[in-house]
Amino acid sequence: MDATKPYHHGDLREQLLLAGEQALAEMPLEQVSLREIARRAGVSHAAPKHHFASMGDLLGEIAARGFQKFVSALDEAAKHTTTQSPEGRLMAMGWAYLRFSEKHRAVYSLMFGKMENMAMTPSMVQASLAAWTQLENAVAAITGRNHAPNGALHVWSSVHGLSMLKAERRLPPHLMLHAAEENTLRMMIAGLKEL
Amino acid sequence: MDATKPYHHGDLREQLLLAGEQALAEMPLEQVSLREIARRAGVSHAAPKHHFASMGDLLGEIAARGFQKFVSALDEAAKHTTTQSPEGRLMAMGWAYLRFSEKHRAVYSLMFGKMENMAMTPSMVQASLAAWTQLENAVAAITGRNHAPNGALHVWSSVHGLSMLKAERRLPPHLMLHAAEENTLRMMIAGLKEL
DNA sequence: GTTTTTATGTTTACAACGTAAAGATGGAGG
DNA sequence: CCTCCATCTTTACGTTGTAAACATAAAAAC
Repeated sequence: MDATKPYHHGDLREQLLLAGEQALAEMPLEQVSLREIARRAGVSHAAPKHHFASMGDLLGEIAARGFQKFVSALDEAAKHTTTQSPEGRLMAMGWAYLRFSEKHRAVYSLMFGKMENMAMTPSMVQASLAAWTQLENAVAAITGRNHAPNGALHVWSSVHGLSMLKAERRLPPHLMLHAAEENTLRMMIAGLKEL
Repeated sequence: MDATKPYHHGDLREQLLLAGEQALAEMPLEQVSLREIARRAGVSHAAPKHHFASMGDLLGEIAARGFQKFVSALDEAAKHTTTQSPEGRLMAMGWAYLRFSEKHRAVYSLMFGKMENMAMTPSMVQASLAAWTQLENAVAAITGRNHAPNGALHVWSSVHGLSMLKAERRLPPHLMLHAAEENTLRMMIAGLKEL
């Protein structure tokens, strides 16, 4: 029997996280409120207090879970690609990165700090660090070194910047998006040779 | 005599913009409210309604002015650099970009969509397009073509991503920041040769 | 098996927010 | 002088996050 099993509701903590993720999938981040999440979970607006100290804590946990899915998605992409060159793997991860940021727009925004009052929970720190390590390893496989923090930063900056510009619709009109994305990923990998 | 001169206050519209910019310089974006700006301007919280239809309109105008200062800052940097090679000019602009995003953190966040309810005013569209054109020209000077939209996207993605990661403190610990920034800018420019 | 404690909910309350509408004010134009 | 209307203030409403007081039921103690 689970020692962490709650008393009344059954398992409200998990339900709140699911309701929050569902809300983030259905409405823009700015509309997602603590009360809205509680409403979706079918509890009073003050109920979450017993499971999350603040709204930032709840969102922080959702962001942490987002990072875990993020790492999984990139892992999957790296495994399932046909080209087995390190560059090909990074390219596949780059595309997976763009897909993830588009598919989970609101959660991605959360993960990268659009909501300032989001708590930097330990699970969040750990999950985001795992993502970083994953990326650094993929880069290190290209450069042939053990560590490649600067290369990883270069890669992350490029793909994150592209994701954000796209998500926030800050791209100029008349841009052939798919081709431009492909080019950006290619140039990003080419730049690694200058490391 | 100025036809747009207001009646009572003297020039409240401009004062509200200044108060807003001041607030954004002194407190995190999330704390800046319409009422806070009105307070700083010394008027009631409903006074802005006669000059800006909504808070998004006010912030949109501040963001537009931010883009203008942004373009000026990059222009200045490009002019005052000693190295007159196109690559050197872009490098100088890259550093100016990073400096601007750090110095005007909150306004920069506004410019790039951290506040969803910010209106996309005509002046905002025009100002951001000017910034894009400026960047594309700097890139075109390197590649030798007339237009370089894909190269400009590559550059913008890289520097914007780096700025955001830094601003949102999503960089891994133990990273030598200045050197890492230098490397990212260098790799970004190197990638342009692959265009 | 009864009582007490504690975890988990609800209700109520408060200060802040953006927005809207109604009332006050004072310069501009007839 | 008088009217009009742009501008500002006051008041009001519904929303938010948070906190405190209260209710309830499961667990723990005896």
